[in-house]
Amino acid sequence: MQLAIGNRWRAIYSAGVSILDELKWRGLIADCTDAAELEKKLAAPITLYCGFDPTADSLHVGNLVPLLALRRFQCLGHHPIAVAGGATGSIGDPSGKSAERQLLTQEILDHNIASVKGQLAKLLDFETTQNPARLVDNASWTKDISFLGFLRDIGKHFTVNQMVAKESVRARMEDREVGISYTEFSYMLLQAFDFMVLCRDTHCELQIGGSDQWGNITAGIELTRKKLGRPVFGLTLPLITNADGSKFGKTVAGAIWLDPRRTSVYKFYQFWINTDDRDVIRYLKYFTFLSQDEIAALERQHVENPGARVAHKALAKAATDLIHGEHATAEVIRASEILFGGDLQGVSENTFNDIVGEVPTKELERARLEGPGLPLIELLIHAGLCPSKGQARKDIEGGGVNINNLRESSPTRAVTAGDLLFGKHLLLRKGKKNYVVVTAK
RNA sequence: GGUAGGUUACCCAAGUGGCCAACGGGGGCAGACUGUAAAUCUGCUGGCUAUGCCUUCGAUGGUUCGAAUCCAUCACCUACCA
Repeated sequence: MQLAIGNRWRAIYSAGVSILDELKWRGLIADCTDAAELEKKLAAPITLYCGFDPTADSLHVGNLVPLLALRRFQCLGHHPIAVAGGATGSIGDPSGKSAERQLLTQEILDHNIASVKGQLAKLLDFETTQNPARLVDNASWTKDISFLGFLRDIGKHFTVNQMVAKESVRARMEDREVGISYTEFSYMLLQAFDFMVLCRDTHCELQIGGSDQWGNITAGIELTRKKLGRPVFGLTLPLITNADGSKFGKTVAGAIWLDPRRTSVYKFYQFWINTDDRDVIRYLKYFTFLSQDEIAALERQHVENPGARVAHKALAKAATDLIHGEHATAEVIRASEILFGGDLQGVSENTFNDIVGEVPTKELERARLEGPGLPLIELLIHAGLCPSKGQARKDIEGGGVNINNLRESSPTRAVTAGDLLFGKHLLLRKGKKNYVVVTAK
């Protein structure tokens, strides 16, 4: 498998760079246990892990920070283990969740684990001979443990007092409206058990995760110390926040997924392009493997001329390259340039074909355009741009609808074959950036 | 188990017999300005065969010419008591 990150990065950082320094300048260290001791440990390659619970059949951009952090460790010679949470995912982590969640059925869980494993496998290097990544499922070591055995061997090492004191549990106990089930309450024990098992069986000495994982990680550190008498470490990555206070990686339509079937490559690229100016430099540090110098150069250009959005383009390209590969990225960049590059009037058929299939594209039976044509209102619904006729009418009257990039403000407008570009396509736009190509067939 | 209070649109929240498709705020969508940015300003924010019609104020029944509003039952939530 070809890794999008490439060897260039590896070459830049190959010699003598400390992973902690690397994470530090990127702003990727939220908290860490015994930093001085960890620094010493990291002088030689160590094994570390990060867990990913299969709550859906795809990871999303929010999972990218810890995942890329694993990769950063690997690039500097350390041995990463990605843990797919077959066991923990069946329980549900209460961390950062304000309410109890529905348990996933075994079928959904199995499906999710398989999908997520595939995505994890794409972002780490399993081929290198020096420090290949490993992918394991924590169900493999929990499935044969008996309930009594777990209570005796693991449960005995925790007091309910300290468990209750963890932020994730306390928040839920203080909120009398929601509460926390015994199931979710127990989650931290399972994750602690993971760390202990990984330390015992693979000499894993460090667990990384989002800052909401702090409590779970420290639980694992304590368990490992008590059971194995070995000091292990924890490091958390910051929670990514948007400058406007909204949640990173979420839109009204939902999360931005890594799976192109859930979030198209075009939408994925657009998500990054639309990053708030105030966030873009930070995100370059978080989500790309560009060097400190490269990012500093981008920052200079950004400050000098923010309108050019050089930093946004670099961020979007780097992130999309990483997840979807350079070929798909080049295509969506091309489509974006055509759509947002200014005048669309003179585009050739060849050029136009570059955006077909990249932006959301819908088919339409040619027959519906015959005679009086198809009411624009219905076409907007067909294209998925408007949820109802009433909304479509309002959008048209409000001046938000364009056909072939010309504003159409008559709600009674009908679309006929004469409107087709190159006899085939219609380019619909709602608002500034919601494009749909409708293709007659 | 007892008593009191609550359940309104995506969220918060007003409304306590007709002036209610339901104040206000948030969020969202659209427009202007811009740079596919932020901030600001403006409009919209249940559906439709559309100067009207239909569905909606926890659920089901009832009172009434007329119910989000009154009554009854049920469900759920909260507080105090046990």
